[in-house]
Amino acid sequence: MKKTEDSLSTEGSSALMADVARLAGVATSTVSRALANPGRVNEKTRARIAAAAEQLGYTPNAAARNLRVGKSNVIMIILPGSLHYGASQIIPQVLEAVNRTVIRNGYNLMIANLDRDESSERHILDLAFGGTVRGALILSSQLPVVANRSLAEAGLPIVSLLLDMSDTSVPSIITNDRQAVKEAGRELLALGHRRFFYIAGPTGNYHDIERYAGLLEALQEAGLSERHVTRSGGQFTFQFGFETGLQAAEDFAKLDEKPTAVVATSDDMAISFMSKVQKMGWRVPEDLSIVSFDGSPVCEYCAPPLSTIEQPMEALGETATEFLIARMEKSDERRELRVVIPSRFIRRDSIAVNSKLAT
Amino acid sequence: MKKTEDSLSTEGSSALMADVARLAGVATSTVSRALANPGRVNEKTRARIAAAAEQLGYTPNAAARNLRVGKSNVIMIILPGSLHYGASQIIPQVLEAVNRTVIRNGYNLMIANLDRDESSERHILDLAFGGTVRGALILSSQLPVVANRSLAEAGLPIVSLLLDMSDTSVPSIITNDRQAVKEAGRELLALGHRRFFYIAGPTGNYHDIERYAGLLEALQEAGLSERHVTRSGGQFTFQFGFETGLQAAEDFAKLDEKPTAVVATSDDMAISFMSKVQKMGWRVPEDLSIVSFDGSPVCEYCAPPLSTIEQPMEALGETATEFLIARMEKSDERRELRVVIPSRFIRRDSIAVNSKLAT
DNA sequence: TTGTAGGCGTTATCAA
DNA sequence: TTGATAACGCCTACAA
Repeated sequence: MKKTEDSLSTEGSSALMADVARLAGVATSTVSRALANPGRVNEKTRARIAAAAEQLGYTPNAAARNLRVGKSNVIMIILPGSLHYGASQIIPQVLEAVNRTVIRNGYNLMIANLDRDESSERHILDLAFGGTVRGALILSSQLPVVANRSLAEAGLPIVSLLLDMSDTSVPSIITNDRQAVKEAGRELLALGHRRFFYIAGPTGNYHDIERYAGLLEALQEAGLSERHVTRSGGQFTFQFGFETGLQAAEDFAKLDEKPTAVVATSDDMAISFMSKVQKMGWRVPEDLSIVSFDGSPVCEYCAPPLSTIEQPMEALGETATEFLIARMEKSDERRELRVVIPSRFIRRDSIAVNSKLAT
Repeated sequence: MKKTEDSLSTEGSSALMADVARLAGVATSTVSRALANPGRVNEKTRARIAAAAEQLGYTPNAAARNLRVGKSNVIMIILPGSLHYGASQIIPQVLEAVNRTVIRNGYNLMIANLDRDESSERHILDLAFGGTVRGALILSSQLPVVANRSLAEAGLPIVSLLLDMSDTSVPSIITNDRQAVKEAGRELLALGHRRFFYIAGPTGNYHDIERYAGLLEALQEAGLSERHVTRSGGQFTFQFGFETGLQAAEDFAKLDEKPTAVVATSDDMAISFMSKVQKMGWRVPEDLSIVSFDGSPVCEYCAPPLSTIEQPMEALGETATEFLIARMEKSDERRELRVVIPSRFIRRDSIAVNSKLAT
């Protein structure tokens, strides 16, 4: 719907470049240049065009531009199926950091959900192969593949967050979970703890493997073997942390020789576990020290405040986005395949010398 | 970059409709029809075209289609500046529900962040006026306006979530906060409570006003006036719930006549408040009953488990999205301006008869 | 410095 | 039922 000359500037959304050109008395190509390359046009004309555009409330049509230049300005973030956990804010935190960085660089952020079903994988591939998106961030998941299309072959830059995919040439921005647990383990060992209870995430999960390995490394340093660790959990995904923690408490209660230190792979697990064992009569940290993962803000207000290993999601999100954009814009930069951002162990009152071990 | 006939189907992302047409031995217009209107083309040709498309890994170019048909298939959700809170999962929950519904209906979801600065408002308006998005959901915020453009005049359907904007003709999917607090208030009154402590959200905030009004209504029913309520908080936004709760605990400690029941306008406030007053020596619920807002899952694992009013974010998100899509596709349907989805009061052990009031 | 002309990949109209 | 053709709105050689 073309606008007549005297139509109000605020009506409808349909001022075209041609309208601006007409009002400014120039050709559309001049308008295009004035808006994109202000330097390469006479200042007076530029001002006249700017005024005309302003008056008409002109906004360039994105589809036309994308079609013409052959690329979009949309970045997609592929998130795991479930976005909400019990207490952790990792998804909103990463979204916030990513979105802020995306916008600051003149791009837009599209959400894609990666469930394990074919339709959602197909959907993501359509976005990539249909040119809707120019780059992709993927959070802690494998790349989608359907039939003869794979995201890896879509010809767009991809950056992985949290999950190390550098072995398949996908640049990965990750944390050092293993090192972080190792340090937490060392602190617990230094406090005298010798028997550990480990509440696992989903079996085979990358994060779970890394975290468990970190704990074992700490034990090895102290000359202890895996036999000093009792494992629980492993049946659920991280989304069911509370349930896992409750089940772990049941498991714990049945043990003959009670461990004195607990490492939980998510704050949700630690929170429900602690709540339940306290009801059963154990005291934290007198009878039991607890450390967990994610750095959920609420841990500070638990009773006692929970020690936790904070994942630096804001830094991860920002770094990953900048990395992706660098790849999109100049494919010769940022060739490294791994960037490690340290996690932070936050020690709070949930860990201490055990009452039975006290000298 | 055109593909040669014998190029591998999985390489690059550039099979065009013309390539499919050539391989199937038909015209591009037939391919277009076969893909969009399978019914209006000979079954044999359709199958041949489908096979060719499959073999080439053909995906239609979204920009070209959008340009041609004059509309995009992207829905934007405008979120408040900060996406993460202390414990509540309302943003991820609503995102999850919205995204699921958006995808199920063949659309895509774009994130837009509404900070209070001009650049982010301008950015949102560009998305709307530039035809990038076809409809908008807005979560608990006012519509952006910059210079001579306003989202309300962008000519695209808008649906508000949580914030009632029906007075400006924006359809709103909201909860009945007022009614929910009123019911919680009634329960507290029935338990014998007469003096209330109200921890407010940001002053002038819609939700805060509604919630406070609900509490007053319950009091009025019981013949009590506003003088039975002591207010705290009000200086921070909901994003600083923990800080607000801590400050409220300080305020509480200074009161001469102690209220026996607390209504907090977010779980974060309640959690930090409870943690602090417990450290100061008060017992919950014996000395103090607490009710809060948002239904954060972690409330169940507090000590004692916190009573909270759950916002039905999944239902809200799904309803709002379906409502928006109905408006986008057939503008004559769904003319109502308000849909109210009930909140749910979850009673847990944080409320009880007060020890001093016990008979 | 500015204008003319052509095409990005798709869909829709019209004829065949 | 199918094919040729003309847009959609913008950007960018190239020419003036």
